[in-house]
Amino acid sequence: MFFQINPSNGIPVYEQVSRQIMFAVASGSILPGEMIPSVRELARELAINPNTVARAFRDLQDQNILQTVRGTGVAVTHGARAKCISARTRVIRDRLRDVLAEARQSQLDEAELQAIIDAEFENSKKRKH
Amino acid sequence: MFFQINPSNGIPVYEQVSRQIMFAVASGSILPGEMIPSVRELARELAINPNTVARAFRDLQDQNILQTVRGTGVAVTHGARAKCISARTRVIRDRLRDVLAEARQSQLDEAELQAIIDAEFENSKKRKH
DNA sequence: CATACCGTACTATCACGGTGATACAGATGC
DNA sequence: GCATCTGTATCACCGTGATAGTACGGTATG
Repeated sequence: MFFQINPSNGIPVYEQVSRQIMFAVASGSILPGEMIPSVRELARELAINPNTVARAFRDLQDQNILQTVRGTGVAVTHGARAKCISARTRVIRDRLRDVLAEARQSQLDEAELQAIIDAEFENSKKRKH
Repeated sequence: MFFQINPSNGIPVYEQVSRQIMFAVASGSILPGEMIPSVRELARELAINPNTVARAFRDLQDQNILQTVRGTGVAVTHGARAKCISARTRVIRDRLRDVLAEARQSQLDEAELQAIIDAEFENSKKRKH
C-alpha cells in the first residue's frame, strides 16, 4: 500500500486508515473483488498496531465496503466503488466547510481569505505528484 | 462573549477557546488593555468546565497575549493585536492546507475539487452574519 | 495431518482531553 | 475586617484512542 499515517493529526489513526482505503477504492487504485493486505501486514507497513488496522477494517466491513473471509483475507465488495466515491466527496466537502466556517467566524477579511484559498490551491497543485 | 464551542469537533475545547479569543483580538472585537470575562464566568457562558477555560487562558498567557492579575482578572496585552492577526492567518492557512493535501492524496479530480471549493466558498459567504 | 497465515476477540496498560470538586493566595468593595 | 470576587493549583475520575500481548477458529498449502 502506498499511503501514510499522521499520528498527531487530530484525526484518529483508525479513521485515517479507513479513509485512505476508501480513497484508493474511489480512485480505482484498488478494484472491487481485489484482496487488500492483511491486518498484520498493513500494520507492519504503516508502523501502527494491528488492532488499529483491524478496527478500520471492521468499520469498512460495517459499511459493506470490505468483505472479510475468515482465514483467507479481506476483499473489496463489488458495490464499494460508488459508495467510496460519494463518501470521498462528502469527507472533503465537510472538512472544507469546517475550515471556511472557522474563517468566517474569525472575521478574517473576505478578500484576504480568497487570496489564501487561491494561493494554497495553486500550491497544492504544484505539490501534486 | 459571543462565540460558541463545538465539543465533538476533534479540536480540543481549550484550543477552541484560545483560538476564538485570538480571533476576537485580531478582529478588534476585544481591544488591547481591555478586560475579558473571568474564568468562571466564561465557563458558565460556554457551559464548559472552569479548568478548561483556565487552561486556554494559561496558553494565551504563555504567548504573551493575555496578562493576568491574581484577584483582578485577565487583560489583553498591548502587543497582542499583531500576534493574533498573524496567528489567525496561520491557523486558517494551515487547516486549509491540510484539507487540500488530503484532497490531493485522495486522487479527487482537479476540476471537481475546484468546483467544491467554489461552491463552499459561495455558501460560506451566504451564511456570513 | 502440520504448518503458516488469515480475521477476530479479548485483557491490560498508557496518554490525553475533559469534568468535578476543593483549596489557596491576592485584590476589591462594603 | 469580612465577604466576595479574581486566578491558580491539585486531586480523583471517566471516556477514548492507541498500544501490547495473547488466544482462538477458519483456511490454504505442504
